[in-house]
Amino acid sequence: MTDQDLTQADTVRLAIEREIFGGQLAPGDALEEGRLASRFGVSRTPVREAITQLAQAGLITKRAHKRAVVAQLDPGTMLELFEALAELEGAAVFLSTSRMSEAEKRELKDIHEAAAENLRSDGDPNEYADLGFVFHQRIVRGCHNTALIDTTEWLALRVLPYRRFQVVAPGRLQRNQTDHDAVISAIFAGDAEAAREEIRRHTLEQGDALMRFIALNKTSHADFHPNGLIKEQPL
Amino acid sequence: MTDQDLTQADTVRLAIEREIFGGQLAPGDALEEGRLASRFGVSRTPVREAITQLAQAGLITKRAHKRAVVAQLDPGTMLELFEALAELEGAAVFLSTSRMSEAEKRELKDIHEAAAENLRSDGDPNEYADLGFVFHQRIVRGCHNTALIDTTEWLALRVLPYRRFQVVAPGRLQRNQTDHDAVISAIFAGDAEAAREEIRRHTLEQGDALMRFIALNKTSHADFHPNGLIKEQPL
DNA sequence: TTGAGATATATTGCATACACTAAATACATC
DNA sequence: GATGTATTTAGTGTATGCAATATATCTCAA
Repeated sequence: MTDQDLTQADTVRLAIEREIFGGQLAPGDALEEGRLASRFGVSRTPVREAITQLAQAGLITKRAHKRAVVAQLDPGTMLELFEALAELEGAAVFLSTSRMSEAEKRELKDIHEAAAENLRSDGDPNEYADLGFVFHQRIVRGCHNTALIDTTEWLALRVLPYRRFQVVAPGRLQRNQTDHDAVISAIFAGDAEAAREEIRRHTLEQGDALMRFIALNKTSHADFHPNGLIKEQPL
Repeated sequence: MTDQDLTQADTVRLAIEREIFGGQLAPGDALEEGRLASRFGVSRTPVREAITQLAQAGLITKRAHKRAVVAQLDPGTMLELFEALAELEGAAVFLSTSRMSEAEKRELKDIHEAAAENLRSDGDPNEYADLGFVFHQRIVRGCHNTALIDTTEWLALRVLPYRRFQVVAPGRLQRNQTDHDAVISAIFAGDAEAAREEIRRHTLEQGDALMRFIALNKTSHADFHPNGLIKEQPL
């Protein structure tokens, strides 16, 4: 049984989620229950349920008697998200520094080195972005606190499409790698406070860089959403 | 118009939420759609929607084809929640220290002093607990980052029923007040790092104290849920 | 008596129908 | 032509019925 008790509402929710993170559904797009229902070949009921859940999660906004729309991330909100994420990742790595097992640290280093190798050999930027995502993920999960991990990863997911933009911004990749270097050094040195500071700065800087990029290219946030900017999205 | 576009699903959700936080619904209690529907005089549809939302929020757990139950907080999870909350509040106060306006700081101090007065005059412990809740809330909101505030307050809400237990634990009130003293001093001194440390320790200590209390009284977590322990709950 | 299988019951998941709301359009009035 | 008011229309909110699933009860053999 390939569908392990996945209700249709779950299926629809996952599909919509994928489309949002993948960029097929851009912020501001309206979600109409009827159309989605016929598109997925189900009735409106499970679609409504899926929409309710996504709204609760903050991925889409919903007001009574009005169509649900994919959540708009205006620049201010986006910066806030990056800042909050920076703090959460900081809190997580603060704990991770003393809690990661040797094996976990080893794996983290492997990922980091794979990313370095990718840079050296001028590999696929999308692959590098994936490695970066996993790098952050591993660090967060190292804190071994499910509540904190879930909270942090949820925020990370929300900014994921924007975070990946570095792939196309000049010089960002190298800078990213240097930052990760500093974080990993702090972790291996057992300096929790330094690790926190490094990752805070790093994630904050990602947000700032994104804002500068948008401002510079005079492109509206909506235009920017990586529809087509990046070929393939994970998840 | 007293009902400002509140859909029936919203009404039901709010009612259930209230009952959970108020203790009428204890962790582990089953929520049956049919009964709730007739209790609230609506059909199962809005009830289902409310349950979906609450499940998404983590307040109740739900598996396909099985009844929804009020989320059980086993001791381990509870400690994790307190730890995560401690980190989030720490992150928030770190920002708040430099971001709170003079007026906000003034109000915070007022609340703190009202709490002190309550202790001196041997006032209503429930009132003290409320003041404590608001104290933490004001500090968190002082960071002016909606994403961080929402995340933190959500966690705070989940542990609220447990946090209030201090009302009945000997010596906890005084200790609480001393901790708050330290936090406020750090904020007014502009020492963000110290403020972070103080509130982290403080919230972590609350979790530990709760665990000790439960262990000491050999009462199961379920028995402990403040059904009757506290007369009135806010919200 | 106890345990496995079969039957019955309770409860959720989904589809459909209809009611209600809000926006869009048409219309009348100035 | 602009503006305010019916009318239409699109789309959400809710009730209800039925099918699918899980749980409880019963039956009977070991």
